[in-house]
Amino acid sequence: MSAVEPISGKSDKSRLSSSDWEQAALDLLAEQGVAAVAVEPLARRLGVTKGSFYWHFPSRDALLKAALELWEKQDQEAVFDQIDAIIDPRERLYALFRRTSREIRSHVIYSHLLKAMDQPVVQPLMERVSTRRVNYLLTGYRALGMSRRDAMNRARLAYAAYIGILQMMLQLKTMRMNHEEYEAYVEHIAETLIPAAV
Amino acid sequence: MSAVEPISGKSDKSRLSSSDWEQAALDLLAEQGVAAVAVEPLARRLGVTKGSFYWHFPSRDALLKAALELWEKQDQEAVFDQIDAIIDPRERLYALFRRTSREIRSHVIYSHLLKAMDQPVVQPLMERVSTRRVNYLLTGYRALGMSRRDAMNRARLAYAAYIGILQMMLQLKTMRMNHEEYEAYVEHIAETLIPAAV
DNA sequence: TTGTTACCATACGGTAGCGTATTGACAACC
DNA sequence: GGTTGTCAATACGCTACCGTATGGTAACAA
Repeated sequence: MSAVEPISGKSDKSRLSSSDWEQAALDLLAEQGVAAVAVEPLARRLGVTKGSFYWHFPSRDALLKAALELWEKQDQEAVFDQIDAIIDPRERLYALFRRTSREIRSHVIYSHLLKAMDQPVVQPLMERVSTRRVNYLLTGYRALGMSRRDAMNRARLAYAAYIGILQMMLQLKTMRMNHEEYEAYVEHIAETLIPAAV
Repeated sequence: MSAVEPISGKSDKSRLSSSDWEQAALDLLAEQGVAAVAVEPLARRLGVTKGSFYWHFPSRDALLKAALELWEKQDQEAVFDQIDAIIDPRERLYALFRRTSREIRSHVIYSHLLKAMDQPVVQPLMERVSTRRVNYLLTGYRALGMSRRDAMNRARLAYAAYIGILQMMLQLKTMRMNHEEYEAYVEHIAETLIPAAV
């Protein structure tokens, strides 16, 4: 398996739309990172040549940008929109921690993007998404009655832990654990990072 | 400044040793990541051509490997060897947390290597270094009287936080803070991740 | 002084991308 | 049924790297 070629998955309709390219770009991004989102390999995977690509997009960067905007939207919906429903802040933080263990794909992409922050297309997006998330945590901690300063520091710490856990789980295979071990780990994290109820 | 060229720093002796190449490789690695450690750019920076390089090393990978081994040694000495002196485990953990804020270069390199775990030269090294460090934390927490399981989870969490903080500080410039703010942050982290004395 | 060794330059061939230009094919529409 | 618009193939030139082959030169030794 040459890691990129056919993937003769779903719809092999004979003509492609820009949306097809964006989807394929996200797939490849999730699988192999930003560098792998290249025109010619993508075309090969989709069974066409790059002559097709440059009809839909003016450049590789344009595709990347479009794909990333798609991801940002999907990610927002998948994770945060649902949790906003939970009112109790302690419950909401806890749900946030647990949900992060699922919805893998979106986090895998986030992790890959973290490695490509040198690229101008990626950097502003990641700044945006990350500060949004930290602020989300911040308001959560504030709602628990923490001081402005403590809440900020705890939010930073929790988000740093999120990033680190991503890397450890996805990159360091020495660190991987089985399901129940992981459940206990998440539990430990919640206990450590969410202040106890009064 | 073309980001790579001269750097006509220190010793511009007219002949180079393999050690000079390794040093230059580490410099470039710290500045621009693993991908930047390429033969021709390095040669340009050193004011020679790659004809020279391939006399000292058989391949680019061989250079990278040598440079990384050098880093591993330096890193070990710079951070851990000194902290081993501290006996009280609580003090030692605290010192570890604080010291990580300094010794920047070594951590910058670690952060860049984290992004290159797909490369066969990098991966085993990072597995080795990372598990070594987590185990170091583990014994620290055990010495504080935590259960095997709790200590393991706390060590994982602390190391995840380390990784995440690295990324946030080095990549997300929105997250950067001034010195006193950072000091307070580290203090908060220590309070949160090191169990209080009985 | 004459080799030898250690280091370096030059020139070459190869790969993997990006992006452009031109032409082709098929479908939709009038 | 011809025209137009949409998607695609081919061929090209360009850049930046890797690695090889071969010859040159300065320093040091015999």
